[in-house]
Amino acid sequence: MVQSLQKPNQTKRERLAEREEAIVAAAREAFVEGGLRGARMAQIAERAGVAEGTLYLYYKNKSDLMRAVVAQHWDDLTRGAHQAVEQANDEPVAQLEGLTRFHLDLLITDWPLLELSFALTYMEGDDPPSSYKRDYVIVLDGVLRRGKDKGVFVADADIRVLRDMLFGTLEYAARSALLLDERKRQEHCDHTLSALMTAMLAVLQRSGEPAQAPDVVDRLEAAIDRLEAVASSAG
Amino acid sequence: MVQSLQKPNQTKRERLAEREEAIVAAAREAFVEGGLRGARMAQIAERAGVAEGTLYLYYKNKSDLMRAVVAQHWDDLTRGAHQAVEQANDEPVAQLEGLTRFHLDLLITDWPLLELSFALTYMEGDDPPSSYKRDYVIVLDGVLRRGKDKGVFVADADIRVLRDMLFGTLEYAARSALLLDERKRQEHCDHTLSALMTAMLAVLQRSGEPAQAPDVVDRLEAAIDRLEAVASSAG
DNA sequence: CCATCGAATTGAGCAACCCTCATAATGTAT
DNA sequence: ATACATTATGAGGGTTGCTCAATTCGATGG
Repeated sequence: MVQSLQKPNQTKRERLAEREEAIVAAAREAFVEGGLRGARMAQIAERAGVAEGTLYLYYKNKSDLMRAVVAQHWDDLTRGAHQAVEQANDEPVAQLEGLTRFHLDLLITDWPLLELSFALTYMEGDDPPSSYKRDYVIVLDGVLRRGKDKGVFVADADIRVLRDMLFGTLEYAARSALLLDERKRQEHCDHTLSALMTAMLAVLQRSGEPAQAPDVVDRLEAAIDRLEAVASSAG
Repeated sequence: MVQSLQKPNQTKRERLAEREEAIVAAAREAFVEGGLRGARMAQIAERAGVAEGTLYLYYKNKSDLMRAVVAQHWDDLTRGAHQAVEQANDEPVAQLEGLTRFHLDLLITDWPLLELSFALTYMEGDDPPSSYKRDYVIVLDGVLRRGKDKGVFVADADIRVLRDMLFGTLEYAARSALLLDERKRQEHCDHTLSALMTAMLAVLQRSGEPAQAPDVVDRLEAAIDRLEAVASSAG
């Protein structure tokens, strides 16, 4: 017996979307509780109020269903990341710090879900900058590009390297943090953020030379260029 | 029928050790080919020349067997890491660079096996600085500690943070590198190593000062913002 | 050399689980 | 009301990790 009669004033498309959302929600719960292996398709079906076979009309297998859960979550997060960047108005260093802080907080609060994403990477061989995560990562690219355009960051800094540094460091840092008790965790996060900013700025602001005095002159000149541009457009 | 008759001149203990090694070797092959999920216990048993039930006399389940494979590999690597450090005689910065280069090379050449280690972390919830990896990670701790003792590194640098930075960055960098073709890969590794050294030294050699002191550029930019506001309101 | 006994090994079978597919229910158009 | 296409069902197939009663091995002592 097919379960639910169609509610009134509901198009066919809406009903299917609603059912799909129920499936994804049930899957999210189950995967968070038990991981890719621990979750049971039968349980997901039951929680979604659907027969087991129905799951396979929407997703071709278990991994694919988990991919959907993870993709949806990255979409939500991407919006948050954009917001964190926009909050720091047009100041690249502040934007970078905002994004970094946002990402670390995220890793810690949403760890169980993000762990699923990492599991997909290692179990199913999904590329990590793949589909779901890609839009999220692009937020960083934008911050760095704008920083370069403004002359605050050196032009020859390798974006890919910075990306690995930021996301790699923070993923490990989050795992370390989660092993600590509540009190020490905050301290560890603060240390991580401050060290990571120091580290990234060292690369972003004088990548050419080895440990020397910060190249104030170049940055000053860049600022002057902008000043002159404003002045001439005002004249 | 129990398979192999005991070879001459072989004690019971030796025979068991040999059999265990055969099992681990077979398991390593199978896991590298198919991952935790793709590998089949039946296939491992066959390759090891042993009945399926015998596997469970040595390891209590599939995950446990994979743990043994991974642990053995980390042991080998730890020796290599020590060697890489000792090669740079007593110069902390050079030691750090040696270890960093060694680890990145390792990640790239041994990726399939190390991927198994990461999979265990995400599928079985093993702590990443757990058992097998711990001895390896300690090599870095030694380098940093000696650097501090010699006064080359500032004393208040947080070792945990540096650890996350080094291993996190390199893991992500290795994955990025593996997506590139042979030619670009070398370039990417060079960039990564140089950037990471710059970054870590920035933290290790002057962590005392506030991360980014309000300097001339910041004040200039603040002035520019005010100017821009004036200019736009005048236009 | 034989008998004995604990340790080691075997592999058929069990239980769990993902996924398929023949069948049924439902919504829609004529 | 009838016919058709779409969507849903859930019992069953096939695979796999793991168990355990039965069997074999090998050291020891008489």
